[in-house]
Amino acid sequence: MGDQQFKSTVELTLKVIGGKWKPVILCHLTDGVKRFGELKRDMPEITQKMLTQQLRELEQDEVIHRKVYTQVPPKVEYSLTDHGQTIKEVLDVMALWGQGHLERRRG
Amino acid sequence: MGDQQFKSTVELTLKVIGGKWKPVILCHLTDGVKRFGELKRDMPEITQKMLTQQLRELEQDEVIHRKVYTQVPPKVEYSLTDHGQTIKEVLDVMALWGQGHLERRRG
DNA sequence: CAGGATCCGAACCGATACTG
DNA sequence: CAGTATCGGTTCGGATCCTG
Repeated sequence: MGDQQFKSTVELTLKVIGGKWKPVILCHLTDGVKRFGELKRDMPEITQKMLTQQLRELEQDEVIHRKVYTQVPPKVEYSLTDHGQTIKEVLDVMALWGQGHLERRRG
Repeated sequence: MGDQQFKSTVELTLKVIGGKWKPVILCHLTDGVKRFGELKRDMPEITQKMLTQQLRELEQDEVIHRKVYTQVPPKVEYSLTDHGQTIKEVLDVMALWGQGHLERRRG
């Protein structure tokens, strides 16, 4: 992989799964299918607006799937796509590095 | 690793190496020691202000080292710390995932 | 229940000018 | 050469209110 391409793919990855909320959302979705309200309960700090917005973007990037049940009251389920599943290892590596970083700054 | 801890270490990693410029800067520093002006030339799109700012933050997080030569004209060299070297694999994994993401959206 | 719409402050980022 | 200082635009994020 060329140097320029390396940089741009790293940037692309951060555009798709970076930012304040997306990694957290993705972590929760690694547990399996979740409803909107469940995700909201899992992340009390996030606002409804942000949650909706970030979910839409993840959906556009085909990282998560949005399944709408046409019923009253509404029900919407979110889950990782097959492609989205592959993000787990990226999150794992990031978690490991963060872990090492923490320990290093303490000891 | 607990679920909460997993999330927070992922977030920590993104705080340290995430954002618009840091990954690019780190990519360039994987080549070895670079002077300020070299980095600036490597990244024509970044402003001097942003480059300085991001370098300071990376230095504070002990990811890069800043060596000042007290001379005229000034000379400052930046390099990855030993700890910073460990970021390479994180960048690698992100680059790989981005690569796959690209190919998937084309095919 | 799962959102859409609106308003507003904060943070991010860039352009420019200046300096030891 | 390697910055610092200042200003202004844009984007991000949160609070609040409204709806099928």
